[in-house]
Amino acid sequence: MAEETLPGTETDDEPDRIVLHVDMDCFYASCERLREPELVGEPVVVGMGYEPGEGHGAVATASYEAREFGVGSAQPISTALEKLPRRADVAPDEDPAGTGHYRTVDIDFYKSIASEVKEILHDCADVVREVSIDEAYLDVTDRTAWDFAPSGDRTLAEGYARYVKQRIAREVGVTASIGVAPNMSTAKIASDFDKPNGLVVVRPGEVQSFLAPIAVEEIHGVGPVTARELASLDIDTAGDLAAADPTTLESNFGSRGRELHDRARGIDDRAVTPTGRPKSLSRESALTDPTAEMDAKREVVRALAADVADRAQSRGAMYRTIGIKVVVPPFDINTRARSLPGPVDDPDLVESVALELLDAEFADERVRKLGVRVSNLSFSAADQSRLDGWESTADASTGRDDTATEAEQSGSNTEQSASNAEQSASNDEKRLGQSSLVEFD
DNA sequence: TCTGGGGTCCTAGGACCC
DNA sequence: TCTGGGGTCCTAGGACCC
Repeated sequence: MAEETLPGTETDDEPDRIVLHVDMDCFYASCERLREPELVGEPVVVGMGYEPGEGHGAVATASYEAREFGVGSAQPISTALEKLPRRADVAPDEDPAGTGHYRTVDIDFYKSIASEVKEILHDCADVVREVSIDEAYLDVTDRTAWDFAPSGDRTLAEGYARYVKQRIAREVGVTASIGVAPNMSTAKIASDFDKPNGLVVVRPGEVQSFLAPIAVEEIHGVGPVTARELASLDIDTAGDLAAADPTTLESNFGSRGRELHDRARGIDDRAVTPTGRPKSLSRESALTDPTAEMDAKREVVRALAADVADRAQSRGAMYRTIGIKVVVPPFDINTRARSLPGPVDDPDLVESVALELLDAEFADERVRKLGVRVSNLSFSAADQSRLDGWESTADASTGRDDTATEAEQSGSNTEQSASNAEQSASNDEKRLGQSSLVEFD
């Protein structure tokens, strides 16, 4: 940079924050390598909906070696296999070059590794926002500084991020890429900038110049549709976006337009807030081949409903809205939902409402995929959030975890229980004769 | 790219209320 | 009564993310 903005020289009364975005590198593949060290350095593809030896499902994660062959996330396994044949199919006397190792997603194992990582993150920051199993934002403003280290041209913040990276590598055995910046959106782009095993630091004075050449697609919240629309306005880079007329952006993209304009200029005042409770829970499943057969469809919906209700129960979630998702060929997504008078925790009701929604409009429809969802969630005060690892183990162990969300809920718990009982009773009448699938206790 | 599964947030229209 | 405005809730769809 031509001119350096030294920390402390800005006119702001708020000091610049220090936000880390920690992004695990090809996390599922790295986890597989932890328990199968022979896979280190080899092309690894982790597939979901994939059975060993078969060809259906999609790529969840490809190691960087596998990406060299053109294998990428969300790709059908069949496509991946064309680009990178299965090592297991190679005879012992054949050359294994150009082949890769295929594994099936083992989410429970990955979660156990992720919780080890999260424990380190919570140890390194006061506020951690877990975005997904392999990604988190940390606000470390109070742990380090933008000042330069006495020894040279690096900031203390960079040294701190390096320390976080090293702890993850040493204590868990997987690598992370970290972006360091004064705000979340820039940190996110920075972590992506030098993957894998990257560490990219964008100091407060450098944000604009760092972002300027970045393609708009790299900005969080810009997907294919928005990118196409932006391109039609001759906006291809964050610099273009920053220079664009905010009024034009707003008229084209609504409130998101202004937001994107801000992000492109490196303006993002969002505070890093701890991970909240889920807003919805869902389960969906693709049918091996599309069917119009009602019994088959109902059977799938029943199983999904039981699963969702079970998960809700184990997380202490009550729900007020029950919905289904029906995907009909080629790929038309339909959703239907019904809200109840009050929150319930009632597996039988999830099933009966889901089936009613299915019967009402999709009885004759050929479907390729079905889903069941509960939303409008509320949580009783005495819940256990740690069971499924939604809240970090670090938080749980400090005993403080349950402050923010109570205020979000409307209505008292006693009211909820009352309407809950009422609702169950009134629906029981309709359901007599329908067997409940699974008993939970 | 003929497409897996789990989420979040936003928008638009309609119902309903005052 | 042919016509306001504001607010909230609900549903459905869409874009996006990992």
